[in-house]
Amino acid sequence: MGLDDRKLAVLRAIVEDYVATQEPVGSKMLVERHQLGVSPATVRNDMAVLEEEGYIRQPHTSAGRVPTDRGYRLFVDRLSRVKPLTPAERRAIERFLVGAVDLDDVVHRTVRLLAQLTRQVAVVQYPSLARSSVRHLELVPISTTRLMLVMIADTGRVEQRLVELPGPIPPDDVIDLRQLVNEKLVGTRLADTPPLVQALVDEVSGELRPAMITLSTVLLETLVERHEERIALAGTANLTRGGLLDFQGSLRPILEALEEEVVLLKLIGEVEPSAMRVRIGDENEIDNLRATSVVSTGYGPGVTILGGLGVVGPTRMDYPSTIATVRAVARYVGDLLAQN
Amino acid sequence: MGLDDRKLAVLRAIVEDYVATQEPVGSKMLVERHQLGVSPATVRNDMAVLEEEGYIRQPHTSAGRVPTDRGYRLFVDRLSRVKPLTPAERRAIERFLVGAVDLDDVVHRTVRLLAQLTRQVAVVQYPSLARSSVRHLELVPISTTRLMLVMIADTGRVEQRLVELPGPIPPDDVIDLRQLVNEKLVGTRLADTPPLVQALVDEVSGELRPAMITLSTVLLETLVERHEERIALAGTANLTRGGLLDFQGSLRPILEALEEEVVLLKLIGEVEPSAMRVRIGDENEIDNLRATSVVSTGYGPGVTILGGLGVVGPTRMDYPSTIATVRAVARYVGDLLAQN
DNA sequence: GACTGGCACTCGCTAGAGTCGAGTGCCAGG
DNA sequence: CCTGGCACTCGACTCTAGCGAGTGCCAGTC
Repeated sequence: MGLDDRKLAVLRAIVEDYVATQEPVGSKMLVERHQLGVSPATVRNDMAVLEEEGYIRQPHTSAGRVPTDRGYRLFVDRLSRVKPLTPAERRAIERFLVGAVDLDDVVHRTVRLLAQLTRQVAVVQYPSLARSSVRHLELVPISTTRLMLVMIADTGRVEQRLVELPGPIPPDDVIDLRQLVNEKLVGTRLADTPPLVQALVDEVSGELRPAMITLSTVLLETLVERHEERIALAGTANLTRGGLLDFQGSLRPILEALEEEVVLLKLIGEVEPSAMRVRIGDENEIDNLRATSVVSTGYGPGVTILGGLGVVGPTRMDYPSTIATVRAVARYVGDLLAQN
Repeated sequence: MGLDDRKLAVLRAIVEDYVATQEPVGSKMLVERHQLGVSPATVRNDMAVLEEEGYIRQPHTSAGRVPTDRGYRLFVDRLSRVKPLTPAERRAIERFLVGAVDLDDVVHRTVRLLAQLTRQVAVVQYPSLARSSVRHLELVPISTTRLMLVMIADTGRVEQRLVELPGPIPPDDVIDLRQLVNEKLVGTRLADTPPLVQALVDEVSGELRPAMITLSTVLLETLVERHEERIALAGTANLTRGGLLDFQGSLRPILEALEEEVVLLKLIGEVEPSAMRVRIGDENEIDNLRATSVVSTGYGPGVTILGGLGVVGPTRMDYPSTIATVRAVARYVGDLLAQN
């Protein structure tokens, strides 16, 4: 259990070299490239201990060492400082995000930016509906028995649903309905709407009631309960970097996982903006992603959290830079959304 | 140039076998598996001619033959009948698309369905805005100097834009503006709006005018001119079938191309619903996709075209089934959208 | 003239043998 | 506790040989 400073330094050196070269690293190379101040033989002894403790392993008997998931974990937790971004990167972030006209636009730019900077697969969740407040509800008659319900959230998200009414409804009633729901619901967070919606239904009587009931059903079921999360993805081509050395040759399971919204949400959801979450290899709950690492965080103005974002890459990734980039982008996006 | 019936039959057999086995096909196998009624030697002579004409080629001197892009082209044009769908497939289509509540929902289900049925990468364009008509325009005040413009199209698409007004505007004026734009624009196709919008600006005078001018700018610039197309993608994991034999080992360029919206639009845009478009290998304008084939068509109710959809796969694909599936899905989607 | 059987030839693929060398573990000595 | 030295391991690479699918060509037959 005792890992003295030098052993930790050796582990750090192994991780850094392996990340850089993508090749198992041996004792000789290690002393050459890092000023460890000891001989290869000593390093070998340290390596033997590190291997026994499960931090590194040998791909085959007479090859160099490679970090294990556990080794990366130790590296991330104790051996690395988050690298400050280069000015060029800062500028790239600003340049990329300035000029976004639209929530869609912001999200798309963000996800591409993140993919480009980290050179990995980027995932960005749209601001969660549950955490948004209602800014406005609009009802547009499509036919006498159909309404289009449009909800505009304070985060800029706009959702629409078709409402099939139980019977025809005159235009004036639509206006009344619109006014009623807006009065009651504007300004409240979507997660808090259910009791209000219920109250709304109870209040209404007469002709409007049946329409209000279906309307409330649509509201609750499709906007609140089954919380309709949206996600943007970019940079899948980056999976092919490292020419199939990572991911033991099969991108398939990873690409499959990345197409499942549910999976993605699990990946990047539910982290406070200040906290970074790093899941390394086996630590991932999703089997298809056991060969990858996921770096994610939440974003939002201040400490409130609107959604998550992150990247997926090989376990052999440059954690310090990746973490720095993900954090920086999350902050920028959070601030950007705060301005609206 | 003279390709008699038997030579064509040989070509067809080669394509079919190669598509099925993914291995170069030799003369002996060919006579065994297909009732050609002639000896391997004869087939070899035919093959020599086919090769001379550029329809097939040998990967290396002593291997079987493989169809060239030109060979596939001839096969598609003259040697294949579109396979009718199996009842199971028909059922799958219906089951998949019934119950879609939303345009987003329809598009997502469609693209997944298409990917699943063809086992390839599927691409679906949202109904083109340019070809949609305005169903309703909504203006929601965000602050005194900001409006959210929400446009609902008859195809179910909903687009929103933030409008930064030159100065504060009272709520009543917003209502007036809303009424004005709706009166003039509802029912017209987006492509036809520019003169109407212009007329609208000219008509308005007084306090409303500056607001109307910026509003019209947003309308024209972001909704009409830069026609905001959206696209859904699914099944990228299918690129890994055939274990890197297709695409000469590198998915990279393909994944890259598939992330470019512009590229995708080029791929599947602008084909009448009845016409199928098949681009084989080199026929693709996009360099990154020279190793793939693209089968696409338009969809829409009747002969009107709302958008495009299609699949991207290896040149070595089962064209008859793929074409049949793409066509069938396009029809279903077209009809489905007609109902709204 | 078209088709066929026969035959020599090509050449990628696989298996086995041999070599190389990076890297290791261990040990005795400082 | 560290170090230099040494024997050992074993994957990667090279080379060779043999196999066999597949071809092109030619002479013979219908």
